[in-house]
Amino acid sequence: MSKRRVTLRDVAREAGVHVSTASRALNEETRSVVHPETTQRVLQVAEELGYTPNPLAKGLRTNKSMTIGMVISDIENPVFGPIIAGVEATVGREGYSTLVAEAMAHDHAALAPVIDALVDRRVDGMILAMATRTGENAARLRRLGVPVILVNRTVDDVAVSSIVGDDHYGIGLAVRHVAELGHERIGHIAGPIETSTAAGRLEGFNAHMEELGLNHGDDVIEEAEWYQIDPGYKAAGTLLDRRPDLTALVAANDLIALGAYRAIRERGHEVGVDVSVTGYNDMMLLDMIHPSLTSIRVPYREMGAEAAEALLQMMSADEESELAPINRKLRPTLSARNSTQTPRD
Amino acid sequence: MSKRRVTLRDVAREAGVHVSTASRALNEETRSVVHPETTQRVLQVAEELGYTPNPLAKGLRTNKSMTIGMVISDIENPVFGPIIAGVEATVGREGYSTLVAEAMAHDHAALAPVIDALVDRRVDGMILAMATRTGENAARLRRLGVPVILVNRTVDDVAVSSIVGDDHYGIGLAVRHVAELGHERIGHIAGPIETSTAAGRLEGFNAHMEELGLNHGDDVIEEAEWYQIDPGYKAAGTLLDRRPDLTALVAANDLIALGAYRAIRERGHEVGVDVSVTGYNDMMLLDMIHPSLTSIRVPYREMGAEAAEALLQMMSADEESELAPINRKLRPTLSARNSTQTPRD
DNA sequence: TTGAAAGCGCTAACAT
DNA sequence: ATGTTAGCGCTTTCAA
Repeated sequence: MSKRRVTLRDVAREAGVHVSTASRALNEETRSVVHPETTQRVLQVAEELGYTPNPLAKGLRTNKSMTIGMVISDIENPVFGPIIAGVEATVGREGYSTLVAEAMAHDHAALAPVIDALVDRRVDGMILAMATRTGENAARLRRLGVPVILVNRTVDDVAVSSIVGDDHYGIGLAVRHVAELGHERIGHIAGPIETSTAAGRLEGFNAHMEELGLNHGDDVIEEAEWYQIDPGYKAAGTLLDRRPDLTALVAANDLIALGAYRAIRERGHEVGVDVSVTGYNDMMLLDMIHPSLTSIRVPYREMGAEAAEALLQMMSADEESELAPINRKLRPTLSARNSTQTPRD
Repeated sequence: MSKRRVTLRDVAREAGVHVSTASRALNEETRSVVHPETTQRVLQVAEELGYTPNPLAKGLRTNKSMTIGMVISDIENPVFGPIIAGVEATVGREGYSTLVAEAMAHDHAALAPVIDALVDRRVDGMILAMATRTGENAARLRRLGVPVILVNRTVDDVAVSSIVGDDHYGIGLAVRHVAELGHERIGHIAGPIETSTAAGRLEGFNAHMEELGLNHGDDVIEEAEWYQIDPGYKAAGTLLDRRPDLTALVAANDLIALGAYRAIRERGHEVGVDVSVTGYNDMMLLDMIHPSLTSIRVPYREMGAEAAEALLQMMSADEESELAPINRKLRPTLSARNSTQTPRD
């Protein structure tokens, strides 16, 4: 833990006051009660001595660790970088630090121990960025009295706070974009339906197709087993074999869309020309791929920042005042590229 | 901080022993001194009551926070995800948690406050994953007595511990690969030379060219201003205009290489056919780009794990025993793809 | 082998 | 406006 450190007592002695006075002078809240001159002196001595309060002692006394926990299901997924950055910057402004824990696992059972570890650390609040539904874990945290907020993915249980992307709106951007280009026979490659994002995008797809008068039933939809290229390839193949007349494919994420590229080519078609494709997430390098993939950009950094903001609010709220859960959806935007063009015929 | 929590005193009372005995029983180190039966009883009561020690109290007493700090210069860079994951998993096994702080800035002056915040938090050690040279900061931490280790990038000052990729070896894989394909006029697009990685790769390039008897002087080298597509494009253009005879370009990273694609095409050449190109880092989707980019895969997760391992070692060492700095280089591997082919003539 | 007592550095009644 | 006192939950001498 480093060399010998300056304590409050050192400051008090040097400033010729009692530790409690020094404490009051150093603390914004209680400063009003101490003589301005004394405050001045204490502050200066603290500065000179390079005093920094010991957060462990403070936390022990105040029962607040000024630390939040963040659980990331799959930290290698590039969307989490911006989310962490947004969280960190926001809570940092209020003096909180962020304890990051990775949970390689995707099921909630494996998640419990890493959440427990954070709770045992006495975090003041928790942000869960999960791969799958985590109703049980979120509920348990609430029972423990730890403020929780879900980010990116949420659960059906509306009683838990969450900040997620507006999947209904986002997929609408994709559907309307291809519809405006003139496509009418549009298919959807859904993500794993046990994730809230996949469910939201599927629902949004159906709703927008309906609204545009293009709904031709469930057989234009196929579910990919996971948000990866291979499952996307498989699902797209199944869908294209069943409905070879489709001229546009709206995928639940970028990698699924790239899997669809392969399925389309295997059937002798050209991506963008014969079959338009859209992705979701707007990950890096999409503009370098041929054809460049039209995608939906989600404001992940802002998402992290908003989640942090909401958590701060929850943490500052009265312990007892069970305030209503916060549920916000952030609007994504369209990044149109060459994978979507007017249909051939 | 959650509901009322079970304290050591509760456990002691319930088990009918003194707190100090309970403490000894719960602690691996001191357990040997307490009667097995008592230990048994204490452990069971602790289990029943769901006791978890308060790390703040423990830390205050032992002067160890069981927390390490991790500073990430640019958390949106995809290489940091795996590094964080590796660190987290490794230190977690020893009971440490990881406080992650982002430093959006790239200069060391802007870095100081975020490092300070972590030090004020009483972290037991620190891992710095920086964008640029950070000699000053690392040195200051050492002066403060905080064990530090640099990861990914290092500094010239060899007195600080670091775990980095073996750039000399890695760039050698690229140079030898194109040389084996038959290329003789090979250029290098270096990264910003103020980063240790760029410097190492440049040095490695020269050394391997020399060794292969292909060294044709400095005019086959051009420096990109940053590790991005546009600077890569610019540098590649300058280089190709000066040396239009080059048949292969070894780039200091993937994005620079992709910038080179554009410069090559603008000059009417075909990437891979007229001019072979290699990248570095083997980022995602490189195999989806046309032509797929040959690159060097760096074991980032392992890098994080090794850095954590080294830090644990430093932290457990005697405060006074100024043990020699640990400096390890991890060997990358080659991912050969279509951007490198036998030269046309 | 166990208990008693002190104290890590801080905050928060309570008293003055 | 300041000082006194107690105590947050734990570990660690020192005694017994």
